[in-house]
Amino acid sequence: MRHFKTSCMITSKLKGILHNIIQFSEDEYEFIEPYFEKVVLKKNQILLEEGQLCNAVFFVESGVLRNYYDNNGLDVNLSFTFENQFTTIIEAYINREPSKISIQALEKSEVWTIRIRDISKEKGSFANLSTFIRRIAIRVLFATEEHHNMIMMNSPVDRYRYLLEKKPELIQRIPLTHLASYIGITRETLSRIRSNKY
Amino acid sequence: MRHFKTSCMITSKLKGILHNIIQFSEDEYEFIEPYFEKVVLKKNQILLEEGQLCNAVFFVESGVLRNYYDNNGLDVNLSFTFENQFTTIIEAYINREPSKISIQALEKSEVWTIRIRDISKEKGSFANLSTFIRRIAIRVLFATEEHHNMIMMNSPVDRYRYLLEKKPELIQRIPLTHLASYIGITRETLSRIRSNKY
DNA sequence: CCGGCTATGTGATAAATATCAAAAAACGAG
DNA sequence: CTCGTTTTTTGATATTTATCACATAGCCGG
Repeated sequence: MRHFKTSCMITSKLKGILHNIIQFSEDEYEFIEPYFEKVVLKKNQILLEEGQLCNAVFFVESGVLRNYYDNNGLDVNLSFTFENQFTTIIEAYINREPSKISIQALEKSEVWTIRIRDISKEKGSFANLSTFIRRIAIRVLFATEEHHNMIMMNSPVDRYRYLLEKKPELIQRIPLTHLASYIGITRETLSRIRSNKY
Repeated sequence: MRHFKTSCMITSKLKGILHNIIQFSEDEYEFIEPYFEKVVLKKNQILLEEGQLCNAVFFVESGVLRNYYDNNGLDVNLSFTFENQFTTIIEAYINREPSKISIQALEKSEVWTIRIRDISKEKGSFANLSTFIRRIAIRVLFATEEHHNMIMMNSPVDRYRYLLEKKPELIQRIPLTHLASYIGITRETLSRIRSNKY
């Protein structure tokens, strides 16, 4: 299914977000604009499928994405990306290899597909550009770090409590079925934790 | 216990490694050299303790380090750093906050303590410097990503097999006691997995 | 508003892993 | 080499979590 392309103009809202990461000049914005593409995903639509190359970084303007690994038919959710956050499949993106991980919209979502990596070496590129990419990469990896620490440092019950306190938007917006594997347990166990059986 | 400072001259070996990450000019090397300090750690000596600020990035010239979290007296090992690898406590380093994680030498180790972050804004600093820091950060975070994927994608037995195949140096050099929490299980269970009880 | 689909909850049971205790093996200092 | 310490192994048991089966609730499209 092809994405529905609604616009290629960088909105002022997005510009504001980008500005907090790096200060591009107006010339630079004009230069990179063609490499930004906004797509609208329907609920459950796949943005990136396992096995594909991942040549873009994604920015969620509205909606939620999930990055998941298909473990013989059983999904393992690795991360969720909300409004105003970036995501990509770092390993696939950096090493230019097929992704083992897929990205799917959990709700109707507006997502910017940012393909600026490959202009880094072209004539007319500028130093800011690769700095920008590295900063995004650090943000994305940093989110993984946080999840990694949560998984390693706590028992399942404590992980749920941690999310309740530190990431309430996850608990509220992500269906239990998807949250469970993110916490590292089954749906049934999460359901029982939630109703205070433990 | 104070570290024994053996040298502050960047060796040609280290220069070679740095060169693969960023090309500093000779002038730039001279400028950053005072911010490199080599320390020799005895076996089991602590390099960074929970609660301290982490203002450096570390490079292991020889030996092995472990990054671990003290979960009420019970260690959880988050990563091991071997020769020619970098490490730091990313969250503490970037946010300049006390570290929840400690770093300890598992063997006698020679480690470079690199404190270049805080010269980034000084007079005389150069663009390369912050690029260098970000590249190191990405390397360190990338290693966490790999571990995160291993933990999330596999059962304990498969995680052990994964390490056997992909990271044999871990299995060979890291004592079982420390490996266990890294794999996310107890010593006893790892011992049984190793002797093929499962 | 209805019917079908999907998500969540619950109970019974099985499987995996932790815990505790103690023996065996490996290691290291002198 | 030897003694004492630390690490690893092993066994018995307890606990946690998964699995399976099914009931219930919530949701969406017509």
